[in-house]
Amino acid sequence: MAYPYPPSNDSTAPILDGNANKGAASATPAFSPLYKQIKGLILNSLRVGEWKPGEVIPSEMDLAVRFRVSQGTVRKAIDELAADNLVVRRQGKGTFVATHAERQVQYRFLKLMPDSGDLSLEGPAQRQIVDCKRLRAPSDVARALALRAGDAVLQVRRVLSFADKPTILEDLWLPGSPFKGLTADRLRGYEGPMYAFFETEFGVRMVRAEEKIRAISADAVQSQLLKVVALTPLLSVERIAFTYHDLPMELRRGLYVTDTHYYRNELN
Amino acid sequence: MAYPYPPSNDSTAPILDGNANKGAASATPAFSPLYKQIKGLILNSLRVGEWKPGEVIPSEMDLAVRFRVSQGTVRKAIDELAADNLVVRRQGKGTFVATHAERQVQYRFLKLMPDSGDLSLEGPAQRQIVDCKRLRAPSDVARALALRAGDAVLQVRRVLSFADKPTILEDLWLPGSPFKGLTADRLRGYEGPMYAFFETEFGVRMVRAEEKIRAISADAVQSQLLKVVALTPLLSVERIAFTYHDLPMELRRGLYVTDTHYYRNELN
DNA sequence: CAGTGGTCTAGACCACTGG
DNA sequence: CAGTGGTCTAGACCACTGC
Repeated sequence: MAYPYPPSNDSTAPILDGNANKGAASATPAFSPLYKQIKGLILNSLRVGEWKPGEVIPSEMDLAVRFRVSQGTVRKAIDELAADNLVVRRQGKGTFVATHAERQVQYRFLKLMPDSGDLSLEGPAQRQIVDCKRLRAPSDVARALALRAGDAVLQVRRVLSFADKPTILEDLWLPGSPFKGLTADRLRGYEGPMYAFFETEFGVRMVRAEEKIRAISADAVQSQLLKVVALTPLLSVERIAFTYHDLPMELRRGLYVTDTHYYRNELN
Repeated sequence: MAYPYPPSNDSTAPILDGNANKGAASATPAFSPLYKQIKGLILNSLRVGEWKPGEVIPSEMDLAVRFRVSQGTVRKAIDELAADNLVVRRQGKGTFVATHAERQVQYRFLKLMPDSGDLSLEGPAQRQIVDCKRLRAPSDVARALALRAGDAVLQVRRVLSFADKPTILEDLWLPGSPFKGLTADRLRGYEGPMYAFFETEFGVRMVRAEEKIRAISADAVQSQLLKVVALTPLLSVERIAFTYHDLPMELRRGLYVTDTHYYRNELN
């Protein structure tokens, strides 16, 4: 039996055993509390798409019944999922699967801010798809995306402008199979953030990302596309975005012009 | 009376009233739950130094008695303080006031990483204090530190090297009064992170910071101090660090050489 | 008004630390 | 072993949403 906490407890107990590691020779047993297990179960449901982005998930009470635990335990599991930005709680309404669409904060992963004004960005960005092609993954791209060198990938190049000023030039690489059928035209036809597009069109939800930031000098091509003089210093932002399971699903190399914008970060 | 939750409750109830805003004409009433109030009370004790950095704070049970609430409520308050990195919980030992000293992660606010290796940074940094002087705050510095232009500030310039390679050149400005008595020699004499130095020597604890990041070109002075050729692109990191009460206590402008290191950021 | 998340309590037991 | 944080439950009530 698992958690005979309450004074009386029948055998219709929870699901898993907190520590299936008593006499085992495991290095770090790492006792797993019930709510972590429940969190894992809910996570699975999210992964397999039992509830889709933007939808409500069952109420805490329902989930408590389903998993045969108390509401408080489900609550703690959902608390962590909410802290991870995988779900969003709305009092009185329910708990919803997080989505990159329908957010007031349009670009969740974009930390660039205009010098003037705190607003997300001055008006909507103008997007220009420069290129979109299928190719064999170079070794560095393959490594970043956990593919084999030579596997098919899609490469997109685009320029983002704010107030008619070209500000971001980015190249991005996507694994070929999950994004089969992606074309420049479909990209152009979509209104809203690209990550929302990935969600609705390909069922790929980006959950978290890592960025490596450097300062570089604009080369001839870059300076032309961004309409700055050659050798202008640019912020190079290399991002790897992950879906569920920590699976890398996008490599993106962005070049930011930082004379009227800056990359904002908060440290705690 | 405040929270007559339990079926029976005497008048020796909690401390504050959750909503002192019933018929009031307040814009956003913003009901404040008990645990938020408890959090505020604990925060006050931290601010006035009732418990110093590195020390234990009273146990959850003790605090529950002191504030006349249940342990669970204190727990939730401390949970948030821990999430804010103001306090560190250690199972079996107690809850400790967070500190920049005695951390395995030496530089909590420094996000620079070497290209090779995940380790915090290859060995300890070599620090070289270039300058340390008292002056009247220029207007931009005054604004950042919430001072009046002309107020006394301390300015420090230093170079950090990793593996004998100059990598960071930073200027930092501190308000004069809290840091009265700071000299280049005292700085040089201190082992460990500068923020730990501020804690132990001046009782100033940095709690959080904001950074604005740009790409710039090294000028003559900068390139000489960092031993790079002029016009090398550098990462410009402007940081404002805050103590309790969101009081700005340091302005720091760092220039990072990013050919062998990068600024790492994680997005959720 | 019912339903959802949010707060609070009381009490029991588990996991970890140190004397 | 006692003391601390960590987990779990059960139950009551509050705040918010929408029918």
